Amino acid sequence: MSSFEGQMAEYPTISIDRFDRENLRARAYFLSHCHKDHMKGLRAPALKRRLECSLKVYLYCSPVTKELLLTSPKYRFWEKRIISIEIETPTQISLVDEASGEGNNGTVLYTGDFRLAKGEAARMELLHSGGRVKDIQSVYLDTTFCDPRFYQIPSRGECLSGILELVRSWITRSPYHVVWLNCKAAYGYEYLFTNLSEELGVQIHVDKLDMFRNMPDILHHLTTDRGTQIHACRHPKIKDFLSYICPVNAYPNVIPLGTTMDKVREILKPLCRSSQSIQPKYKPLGKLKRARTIRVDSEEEDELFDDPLPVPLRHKVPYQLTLHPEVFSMTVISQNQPEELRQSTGCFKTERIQNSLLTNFIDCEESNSESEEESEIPSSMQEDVGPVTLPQQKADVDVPQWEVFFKRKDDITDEGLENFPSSTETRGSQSPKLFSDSDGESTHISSQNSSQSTHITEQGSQGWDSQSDTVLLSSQEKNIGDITTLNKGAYRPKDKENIPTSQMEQNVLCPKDTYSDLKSRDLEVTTTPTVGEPTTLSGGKHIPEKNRSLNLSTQADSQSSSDFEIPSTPEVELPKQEHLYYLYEKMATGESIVVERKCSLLDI
DNA sequence: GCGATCAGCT
DNA sequence: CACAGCTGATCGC
Repeated sequence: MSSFEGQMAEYPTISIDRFDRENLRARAYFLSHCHKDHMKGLRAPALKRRLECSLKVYLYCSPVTKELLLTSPKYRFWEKRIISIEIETPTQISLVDEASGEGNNGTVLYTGDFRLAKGEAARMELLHSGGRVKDIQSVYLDTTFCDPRFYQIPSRGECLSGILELVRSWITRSPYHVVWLNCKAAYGYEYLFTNLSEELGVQIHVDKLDMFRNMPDILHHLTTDRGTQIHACRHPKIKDFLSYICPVNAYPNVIPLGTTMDKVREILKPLCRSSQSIQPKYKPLGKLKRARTIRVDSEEEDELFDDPLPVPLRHKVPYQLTLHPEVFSMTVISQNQPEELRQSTGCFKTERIQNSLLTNFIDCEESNSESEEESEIPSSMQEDVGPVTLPQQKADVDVPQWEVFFKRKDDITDEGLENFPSSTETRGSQSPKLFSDSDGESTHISSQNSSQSTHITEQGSQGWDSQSDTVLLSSQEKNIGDITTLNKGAYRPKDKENIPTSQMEQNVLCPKDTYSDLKSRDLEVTTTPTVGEPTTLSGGKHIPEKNRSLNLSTQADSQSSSDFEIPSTPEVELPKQEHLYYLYEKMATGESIVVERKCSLLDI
């Protein structure tokens, strides 16, 4: 949160990125970018009234910021009072102050939130005058990362390359491998989206598009179609019913074809109380947030909220194992690891195989944390997870290694990043380490087994690609597709003549060899949450891409119900009624149900 | 009812 | 711990 109060000491009659309190009296307003913490008070009635009374007061911002701001109806009252100023374009705004004159207090620089690679400042013309740096009286600086821990921040290009290759390595495994980019802010990821889309030929699924309606270079890379493999939508709230109610037992009423009652029970077991604690746990009714003066005479009611309250239940089920790099953590759920890797998982092998039945996506979230959620992990688990999660720890797998991006510069050879330094070389570096000495301890375990994204796959151990097309990471920086760049020309709001034709490939990338690989799989079961949709199964077949595409939902408005809905296999039919009756009968009598795979295939 | 603020969460 | 949000509870107007 920005602690800047909105006014610069030298020129207190203008306000920047704050619009409340004293700023209500400003003669001019500036908004550096469209992040909420820089917009405090911007839609308040007080400021609206001020505008109505002071017709010469304007808000100055970039064309992109203006466009994004006016997308929201709550800020639309600014429409006639915003003056957009082109970035990197010297613009004079006259605000003659009767008391102090104009500009007598020197040159000031307000940075907003920004990043600048080493050496870039020297290339910024506007920072210079007459061949030297301007005489700057004061700089109002974004100091978010003004901390020794962040002295080595990977460049934007390096971050992009790393994310790109990691995403590529995942989504090319099959059309069902999806990635979720956990973007916390509303804006600021356009650079990533456009580049991922451009490079991978896969549009990014987002919740809304209207804010980019006049930015075709961004728009063409985004979609509200959930059928894509890269998601940047808001994740559905990731609450498991069973974890919440925490029953002693859970009896499955429906056994998906191709699996057995025992297998389903095994999946449900960790969610039940018996596997977590012998003692029942009770959720608190709620803690009173603020002291109230209401007197409660009843002794029983006093006891109800007596401290200490029971610890709130947050059952994190080990369905995901996340290693934590310093900037991005990537959760990789791989159901088709090579057998050698499975063997190396030690006591986690069983859990991983079981867990892999439930998810099939990479969860990419920003994180600076070195020890995020450590406390949630039982120590017994922390010791054993070690190298189990990411395939890049194996030498013959060309998945990007994140520590590369967090190395000191002098650890990276001139030849680029082909010679990945060993993890031991990073020790002692001031730079945050990707994989700390206690990697296992930072393993993130969380429940992601939303029924909305359930993807059950059972297959041979050899069924995954060699990833031979994965390129090694390059340290070169590319400044392409950036929203800032768009500002400079590619993006001209409402200037349709400048809109280039789409160069976007609409087809989802599905390499041939990856595809054929699917054929070798023994069995693939995809469950979909849609009511009335069959649990589907395809044995020994691959699903034609064309058919798959036809089955994809294009209903953007139903996103909240299922962000990661995987389409069902087209050729299959609903389970027959008599078959279901048979299963129900068995369950009712408590008999175990064994569904032979062979039989299931024959049924279908 | 609305906005501001805070707690709690990711 | 900060980021950049979101949701819900509470309180004042």
